[in-house]
Amino acid sequence: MKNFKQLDLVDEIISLDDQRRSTQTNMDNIAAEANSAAKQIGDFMRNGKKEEAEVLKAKTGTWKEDIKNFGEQLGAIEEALQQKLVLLPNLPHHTVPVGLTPDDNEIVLEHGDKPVLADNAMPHWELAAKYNLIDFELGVKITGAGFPVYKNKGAKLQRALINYFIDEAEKAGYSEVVVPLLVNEASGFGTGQLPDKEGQMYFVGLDNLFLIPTAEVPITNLYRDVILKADEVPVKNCGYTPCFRREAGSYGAHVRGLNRLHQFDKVEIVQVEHPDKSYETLEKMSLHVQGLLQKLGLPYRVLRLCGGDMGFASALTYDMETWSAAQQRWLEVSSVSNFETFQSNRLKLRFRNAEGKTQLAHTLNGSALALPRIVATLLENNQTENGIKVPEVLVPYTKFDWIN
RNA sequence: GGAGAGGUGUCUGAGUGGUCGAAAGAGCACGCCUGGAAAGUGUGUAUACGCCAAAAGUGUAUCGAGGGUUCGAAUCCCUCCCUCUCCGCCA
Repeated sequence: MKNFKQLDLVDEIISLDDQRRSTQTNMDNIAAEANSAAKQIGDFMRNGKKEEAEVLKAKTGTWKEDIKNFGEQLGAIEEALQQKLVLLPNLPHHTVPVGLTPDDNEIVLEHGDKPVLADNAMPHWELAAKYNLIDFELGVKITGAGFPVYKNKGAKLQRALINYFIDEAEKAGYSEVVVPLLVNEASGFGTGQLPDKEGQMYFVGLDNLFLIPTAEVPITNLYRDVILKADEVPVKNCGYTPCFRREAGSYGAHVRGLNRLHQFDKVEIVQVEHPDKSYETLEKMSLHVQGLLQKLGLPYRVLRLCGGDMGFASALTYDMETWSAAQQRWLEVSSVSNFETFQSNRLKLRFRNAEGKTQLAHTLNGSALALPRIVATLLENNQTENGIKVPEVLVPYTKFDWIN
């Protein structure tokens, strides 16, 4: 169960839906009468039967009135219904653990050995300063806290990771897209950020646009109001974007360095899938993310989020965390979710099924991967007396194998 | 930012008050034709919601969005949004 305590809400929704249906039936019946009368009037006029036409015309007044009234009622009911419907979180998958806090998350697996560091090992923010990789103060000057400036090999490492992740995603069959970083309200609604997480996004008031908190928003919204042909499913996209999050109210020791930023880089994978295959696909996406972590040589664990810790829109979420050896804690670096029809219902994203009928598709997405905490653990876990060893898979991208 | 043009189905594109959910063509699907294909030919080809146990069927709505005029609107009027062209500015 998600942390959902409004069971009355469901009853209200059902009752509103009943009202909606009966009101529409009434309105449709009257409209049908009025329409056929209008046709008859047309006939009469053409055949010169003016009196008959006038008689019929006189009767249309009350219909018009009734249609208008029912229409207003229907509009009000639909609006009320929509307002309630939007408050309904997604239904958790049956494998989602019951629970309210992160402590109730299920540890699915743990992979790799936690490195044992020397006594004088440093957390990544000290390493970043020592090797002149990241300048947090400079970011404060030009923007504010949480907007770091990457320099030298730190900057190169960012680009290397982005390109590496994109290449790996393409190898796995995802086709790359470059998308807008500002989205409109409809897009925010489509993927479920609005109205739920309004305060999480930066808002450009002058133009009524939101800075994206994740590439999920623009990429998934590519398929808003789309009916896919049967052979176009699944859709597999990947994309790199910076992500912007206000992170209002989260301050303290756990947000030092790269642990929590207002702007960060991420490669996202997104799929639009047939409902019968979406959970199989979720596992594959999880394996793709795990593969990246393995190739980077990072110890990680996979969590199955409990109902209370899961997002509003998700039916099942896996979080991947890497072990940050200097901080001695797990850092979330990816979140892979199946939204089933929650997003597609809002997006009106459908496909044509075997019977040729339109059906809501399932949407999924995952970080593959989010950079800052990957950088943090890479720096910390790979530190030696001689500098920081770059993972082999990245060397073709960085063109250097040591940071020193 | 200034001036103009325009938004119709998967696409092109006709339609200036009734017989228009919408001509025609293209595309697509299925059939015929063919040794096979092309060509040709025939049929079909929007979405949502409602009624119905369901299918069949049927009702309503939708020609950018919202409102108005009218017995009746793709067509007339108003407001808004968007796109394109030219000029200006500019990576």
